[in-house]
Amino acid sequence: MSTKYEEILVVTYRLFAEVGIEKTSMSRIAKELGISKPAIYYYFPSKGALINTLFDFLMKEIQFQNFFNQEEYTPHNIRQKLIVDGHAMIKQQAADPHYEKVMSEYYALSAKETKFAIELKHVLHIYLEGFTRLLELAVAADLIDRKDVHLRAQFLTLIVDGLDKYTDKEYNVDPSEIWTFAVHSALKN
Amino acid sequence: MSTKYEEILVVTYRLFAEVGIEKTSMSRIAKELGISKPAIYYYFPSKGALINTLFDFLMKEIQFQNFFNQEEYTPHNIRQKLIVDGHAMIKQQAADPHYEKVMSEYYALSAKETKFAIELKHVLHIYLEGFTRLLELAVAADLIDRKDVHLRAQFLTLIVDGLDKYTDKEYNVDPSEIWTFAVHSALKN
DNA sequence: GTCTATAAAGCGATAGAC
DNA sequence: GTCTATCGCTTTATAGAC
Repeated sequence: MSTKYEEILVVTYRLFAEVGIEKTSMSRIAKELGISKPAIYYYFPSKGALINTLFDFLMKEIQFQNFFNQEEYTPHNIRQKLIVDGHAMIKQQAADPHYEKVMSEYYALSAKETKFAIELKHVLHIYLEGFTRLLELAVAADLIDRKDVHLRAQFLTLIVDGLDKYTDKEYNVDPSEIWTFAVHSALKN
Repeated sequence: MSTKYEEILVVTYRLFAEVGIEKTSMSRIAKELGISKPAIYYYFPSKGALINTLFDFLMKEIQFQNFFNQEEYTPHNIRQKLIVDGHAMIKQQAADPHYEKVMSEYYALSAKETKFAIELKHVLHIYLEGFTRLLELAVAADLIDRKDVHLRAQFLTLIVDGLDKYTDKEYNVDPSEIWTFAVHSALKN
């Protein structure tokens, strides 16, 4: 059973994907829920609060640590674990039909609202650091050179960042295959 | 000397990047140009027309053929030419300070306006076909297997698509280096 | 071609009753 | 907690004068 607070967030999330953040009006959210506009204001002080709450939720969802747990990585298993964890990430994001569009909305919003830009950049930076640390295990295993770590961490970050765009489309290539190829490329000397 | 028609488009393009498409009002455009709102309606029948005109312009700008000219490619020069053409593309897109943000705006808009979604997908599809044809030259040169062409064309398309995100930020890695690495990866057996 | 003035609609948000 | 009613503002777009 879900609370009204949660119901509002769920409907708003869907509308942000379908209609866009700016064009999603409080009236529209109320209408879809079968309640009145002031009822939403009882739970959220403003539309901005609704936008911020969903953004914070999303940022937690996409954190590096949710998909790649550094503690489980060893110089021995790094290749296979990178591949498997990436596949799990792709699968999870594909399971949410609104994910890509809502992210795209927030990305556009970040052009005008510094707060979002800073946070999105931060999340990307953590991916960069995370992949850097994982790739250093590959250095220890003599798979790659230390000097190549930085560039290849950037490379993997870019791929991860771009993969969701290819997730819900019928490009007759599984994004998982691209990820697998990218991991092999990143670990090739 | 530029016409008023062009002046309107230039200012609107900048505002789309700085303020966002939806939050850019006709009044704001008029104000920045030092003219009145109805004056804009003399040149463009609606705000939608303004949005469409700039979109069409942008789609022509980012076409595959503008950056990768298939006729100049041979099995011999493919590696070097892919790298050089990619660098030129990165340089050109970085030269336009509004490019990334406006593209991001249209990408968000494509979530609700099918017209844009279809066109963006089409442009991506042409990249896919283009890289496929170029990589077939690499097959002829025995650089890679035919069976790998499709996946690697997808791979290069994803990279190209994602690179502009890294263009205007201080990630202390040149996106050109990522592209170079990607090309070498795509041409490795 | 460009203006002032304004119509018509929708927005976020609030007051106050229940 | 949820409602009806409404305020104040901004939006796209147009009418009509110059």
